[in-house]
Amino acid sequence: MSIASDLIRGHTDSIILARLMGGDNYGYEINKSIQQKTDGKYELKEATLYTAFRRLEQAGCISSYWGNERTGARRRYYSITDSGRDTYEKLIREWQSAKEMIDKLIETEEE
Amino acid sequence: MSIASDLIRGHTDSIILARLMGGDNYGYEINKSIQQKTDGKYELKEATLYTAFRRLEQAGCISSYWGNERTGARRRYYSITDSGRDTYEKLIREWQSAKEMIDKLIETEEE
DNA sequence: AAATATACATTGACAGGCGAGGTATATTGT
DNA sequence: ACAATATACCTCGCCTGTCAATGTATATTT
Repeated sequence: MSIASDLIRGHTDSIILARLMGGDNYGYEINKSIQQKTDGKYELKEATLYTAFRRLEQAGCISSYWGNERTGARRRYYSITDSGRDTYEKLIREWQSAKEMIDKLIETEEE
Repeated sequence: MSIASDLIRGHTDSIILARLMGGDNYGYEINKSIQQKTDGKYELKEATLYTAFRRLEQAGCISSYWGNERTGARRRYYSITDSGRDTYEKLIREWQSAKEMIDKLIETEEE
């Protein structure tokens, strides 16, 4: 399970939305890009990934449609909505402040 | 509930251990110090706090003893163990790398 | 013909966070 | 005197997110 599986908990939505900010994409490919970006150190488990898609779609952050592949397995593409873009920006801001907060809280202060 | 309640999920143990690196302390006071450090933007909920103490004690990261107050409510003090110190250092390192990883994953890349 | 890669999906168990409730003592306000 | 607030601890039960296991279907490689 390599590092940090627990620490990334809660960032799944942000990660997926970030991937979709660059354009429509489908689940398998999104997960591949996450693995590449982290040099194989992290990946979303499939169950987690697809649960997140349902959650985000129900929340109106993304919409989906079937691709029209003539060959290979079918793909369900996801598209970020305007609301999703807002949510993404909000999550980014929250992450920035949470990061500072956590840094402040877990460092031992030298007085 | 202010910011980032969800984002700090999973950092409870690190936060508590960090507080105890500075010396023994008791629950109520630990939580107060967290509120102060974050200017009231964050606090551990009591249920979360005491659950974490049990978890950490069972894991051998901390030990506890009753204070001998002559007045006021009784206090249970916690002390970080050597094993707890190791765990703390490990969690700090994991946080550093998780932070980088998340930053990389949630930013939209400009190519 | 079998194995692997692509691609999606669900179920059920588990863990952590937390609202709600409870106990007890000391101080402050009216 | 009495109520309210602050200090200080604790537990139960729900909710949510993660994930192992399992299943489906198609295409390619061995």
